[in-house]
Amino acid sequence: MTNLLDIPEARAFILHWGEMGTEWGVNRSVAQIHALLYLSDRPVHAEEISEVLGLARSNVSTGLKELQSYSIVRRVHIEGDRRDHFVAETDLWEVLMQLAEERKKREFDPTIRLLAELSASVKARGDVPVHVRERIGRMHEFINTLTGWYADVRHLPKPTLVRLMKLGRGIARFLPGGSDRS
Amino acid sequence: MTNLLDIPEARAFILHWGEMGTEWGVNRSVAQIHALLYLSDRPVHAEEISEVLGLARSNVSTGLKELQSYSIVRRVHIEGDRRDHFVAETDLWEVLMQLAEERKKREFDPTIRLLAELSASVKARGDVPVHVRERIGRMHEFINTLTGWYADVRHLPKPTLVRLMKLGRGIARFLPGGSDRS
DNA sequence: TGCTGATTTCAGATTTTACAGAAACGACAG
DNA sequence: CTGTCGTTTCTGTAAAATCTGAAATCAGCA
Repeated sequence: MTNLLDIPEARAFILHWGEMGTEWGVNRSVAQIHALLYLSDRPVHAEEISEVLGLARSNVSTGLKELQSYSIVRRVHIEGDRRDHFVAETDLWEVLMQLAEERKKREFDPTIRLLAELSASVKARGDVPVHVRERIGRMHEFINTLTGWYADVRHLPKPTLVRLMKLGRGIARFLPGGSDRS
Repeated sequence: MTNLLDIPEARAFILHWGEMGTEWGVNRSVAQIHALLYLSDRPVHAEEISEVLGLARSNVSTGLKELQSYSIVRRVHIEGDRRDHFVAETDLWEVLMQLAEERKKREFDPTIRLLAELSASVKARGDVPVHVRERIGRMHEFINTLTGWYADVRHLPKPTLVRLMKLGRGIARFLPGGSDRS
């Protein structure tokens, strides 16, 4: 196909992806570029992306940089063409993991650092209401637990992850030393 | 305390929470209101929130409505006071679950519906490139798996969830019929 | 029912963010 | 070294979102 947007389904996919992006703190153009590359079966150069999506060339450049910073798009070289071409990761587990990893680094890690500081500082001073101390401490612990779990689980091989997912709550049956289930 | 913002740690917490919000598609004021209520040990009325955070009264009203729609803040009545007062859910598991639930409803469910349509439509027509069909189908299946897992796991009792988290990747050992581990 | 105070809605103003186009930069071929 | 092609950075503008204050609505009470 010359232009993915000529396929109504591809068009709908790309547009929806763009909207999804905005709901999750990714800007529309970036998400659209990603969707376009995801649907393409060959490397695409920036100029073409710009034409197909009707975005300024400079925007595409910025968007591609951001997508590459998430490691879900990479640059490839095409024989005899001086222009950079780009392809998207198509293994969706990989995409999910990369996004999680990057957002953890950018947002959770700094938050945990701050919460650790605040917890400590609040414990050191005597004049802070006890409930404030307790609530900040609880938030700290909670986010720590979550990210700890993630950091641990992310190293499981993909097939294992898939099997765990498929198992769903059934996994509770295998919990050692307990028999509670929903 | 008359004003939580007088406590430097509480102030830092609230401001940071506001920024976090913006990174995740929640507007700053809404996130700040939530943080304020989370740190408070008593019901607070809208007027007070407005004063403490320096937001227009009308904004606070809108923000509270949004937080209530996520079921992480609720209205309470105080004897002898005509004004509505508000408290935040302090069980953070509950908060996480409510947020997940609501975002699933608002964003994932519509996405799944769309992907199902597109998958079907793409299969019906013969002139759609095979890789487009395959990629849309794969995305559909992937998101289905994730939300299915979530819908299943969310019914586990909290203590079980906590134990699963603490186990981390160790859970893989209990997978039936397999012994792969990272 | 009419009054008082609280809450919500709404239109306009403000701020923030995204975008386009121009200019600067870089890499490669000749 | 220089010209060409491609990429990135920068800056002003356009669009979107957030916020405000006034007006409208609503709820409880006399």
